Amino acid sequence: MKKSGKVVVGMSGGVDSSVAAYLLKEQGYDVIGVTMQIWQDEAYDMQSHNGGCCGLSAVDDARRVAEQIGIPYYVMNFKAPFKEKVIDYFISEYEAGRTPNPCIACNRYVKWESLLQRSLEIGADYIATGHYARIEKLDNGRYTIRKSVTEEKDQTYALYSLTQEQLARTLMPIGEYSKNEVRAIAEKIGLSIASKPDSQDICFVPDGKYGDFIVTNSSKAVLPGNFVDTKGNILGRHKGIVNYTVGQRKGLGIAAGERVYVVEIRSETNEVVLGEDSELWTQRVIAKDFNYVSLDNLRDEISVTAKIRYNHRGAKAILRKIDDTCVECIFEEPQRAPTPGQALVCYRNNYVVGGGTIIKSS
RNA sequence: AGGGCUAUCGCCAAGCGGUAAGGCACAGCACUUUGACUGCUGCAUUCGCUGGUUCGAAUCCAGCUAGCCCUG
Repeated sequence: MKKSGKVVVGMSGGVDSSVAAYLLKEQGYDVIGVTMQIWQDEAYDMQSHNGGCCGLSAVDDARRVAEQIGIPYYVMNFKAPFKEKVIDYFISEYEAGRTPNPCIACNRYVKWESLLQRSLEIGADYIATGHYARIEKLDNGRYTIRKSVTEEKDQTYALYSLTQEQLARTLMPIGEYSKNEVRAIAEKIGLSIASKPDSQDICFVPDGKYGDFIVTNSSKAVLPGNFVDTKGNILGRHKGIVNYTVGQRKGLGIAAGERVYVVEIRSETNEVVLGEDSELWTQRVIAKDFNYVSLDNLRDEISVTAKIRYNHRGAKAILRKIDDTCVECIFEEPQRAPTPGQALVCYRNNYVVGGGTIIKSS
């Protein structure tokens, strides 16, 4: 079955988006490869990240793949929206004591607003990415996101915020394949990047040192403060709340005799509350800015499988609407460390019902 | 000034004459788009210092040093 239409494929230079571009071309689409420039030193970051000896940048890799596949290729500059919607958001969230997921913000504002808009302007019908997810139109007329055939690589969690209009114009061909199959395709067609390692960490903080990144990129000072216990006793000094997330144990430097974890981050008082693991488990999670995907609204409560972080397996829960933008999710079993700033994403039968940003748990 | 007590890894802490437990912290690795969790590995040739007793001491003795408590 030959497909038609003009598709802009976001190409990172990695295996997944490269194979996505290839598959779409094979399916008959008129494919254009685009790499989004989002972070100033990206070329250097990628170099050092991959061991350095070859000096390959994302753009070089993507351009070479586009040549091999035989599609036109462009680089588009999205540094401004990326800075505003992803980096500034990332920093301000940490400064507010929350733990943001920048990939979700990047998808929503950069990939599916800026890139889609720019693509439509140049005459494209769709944009496509190398995400492990599938987009389907349901009988109720709504587009929804379905988990990838490979649960391990599934990336639907980071895509819950897409609108119906955006989903209608999006293709994700990789969602039908496993990672091994994708690599096999890359090898079969002789892509030079076939064995490139999977990306890890957040793209603009490749060394994983979030605190250092915020210190050097924020206009505000990162102030040390007190570690306290739930009773208010001072346990020690912390290096600034941006260095911590709920549930964290490593890097606290507090020898309490037993393992202690971050239980709460209080930005108003610049305190980090420490406690035991048992204090982290809660059943009720409240999320705001809930984006409905497979349903247009929530009238009665429904049972779902919900994830509270990217690597969460998902757990059975009841989802209920609180007001126009907020929902509450009651899990059957307590979940460990639901964290403000992270996303709550709800599924039914592997379809995304919707998702929002966690604001509290109890 | 006199009396008593204590000094073991960064913190806590076993040990009581037979050749340094453990927990926490920390580091590395695995896993990982929470710097999350978790798992694995590593982490005092040495027990405040100096001598002595003994085949052998962190463990007994003496002196010194430091800290804590009590009395004046």
